[in-house]
Amino acid sequence: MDQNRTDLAARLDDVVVGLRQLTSTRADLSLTAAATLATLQRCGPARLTELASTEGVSQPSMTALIARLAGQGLVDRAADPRDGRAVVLSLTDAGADLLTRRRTERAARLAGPLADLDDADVERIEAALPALSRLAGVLQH
Amino acid sequence: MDQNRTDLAARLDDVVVGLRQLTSTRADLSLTAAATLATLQRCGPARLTELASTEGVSQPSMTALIARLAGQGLVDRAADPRDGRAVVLSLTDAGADLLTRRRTERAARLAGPLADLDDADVERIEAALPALSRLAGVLQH
DNA sequence: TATTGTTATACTCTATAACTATA
DNA sequence: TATAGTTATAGAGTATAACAATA
Repeated sequence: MDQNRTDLAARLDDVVVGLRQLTSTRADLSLTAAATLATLQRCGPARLTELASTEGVSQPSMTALIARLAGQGLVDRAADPRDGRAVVLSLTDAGADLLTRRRTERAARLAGPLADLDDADVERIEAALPALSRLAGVLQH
Repeated sequence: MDQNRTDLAARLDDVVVGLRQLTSTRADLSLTAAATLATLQRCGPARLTELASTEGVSQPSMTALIARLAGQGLVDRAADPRDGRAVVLSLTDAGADLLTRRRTERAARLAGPLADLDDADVERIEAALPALSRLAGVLQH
């Protein structure tokens, strides 16, 4: 059983790499930039240090990234009224729009190949999706 | 039905992004470097221009990448006996070893969360894996 | 003193343009 | 001429170290 799950993990990883490549954008926003916007949307306004830690980049890198994103009007910087050292970052409407557009584009890139599968395959994927979500969600916390 | 599949594509993309992050390495090799080694392993020896096109980078970028990989002993450069302009790149044993090690590490990172799922979830993922492989494979050709 | 964030500097990876060598 | 690859140069994105301001 353990052996089974190790093998399953390897095969699943292959599939994930393949699917990720299928939808990869390679333009627009960097991977970290997109992830940061998504985090701001999912979790609401956050501090710079908090974001840097969540995305796994250094504080100076996040400073630079936020400067770029703010320059593009995708995030908003505000002083924290209760802590003069801190800044609070939040997603702007333009940032949310961009995320929506990206998600639509990525889904569209999956939709073509998905249409080529037969109904049984689609049903199996659909049935596994909640389990895969739980698997992916483990790290979110 | 079409609407269903569009929705399925969006949810699947979310899961793929999450799982990709779960296994991401952020060290070792760049994304393109790993993909290039994997391509050499999957498809055998190839020319530089061919690799650049497959990985979606410019020819000069691939020149630089191959120089780095060759410097690390991960790929081998050889002159093409039938075309004096061309070079033929191939994966070395060390390159293959590195790929194996990376796959093991990535699978290990999935194995933990996978162990937290109940058996029914694991079975559903297992049942969907061939379908997901077919989905991911569509672009490979 | 510790924490939040910025600035200075350097390294990696990428791109476009201009070049060399072979077909 | 066209094609395979390299070199020159510049820009994005990242890191570590040193700094300023506030708690």
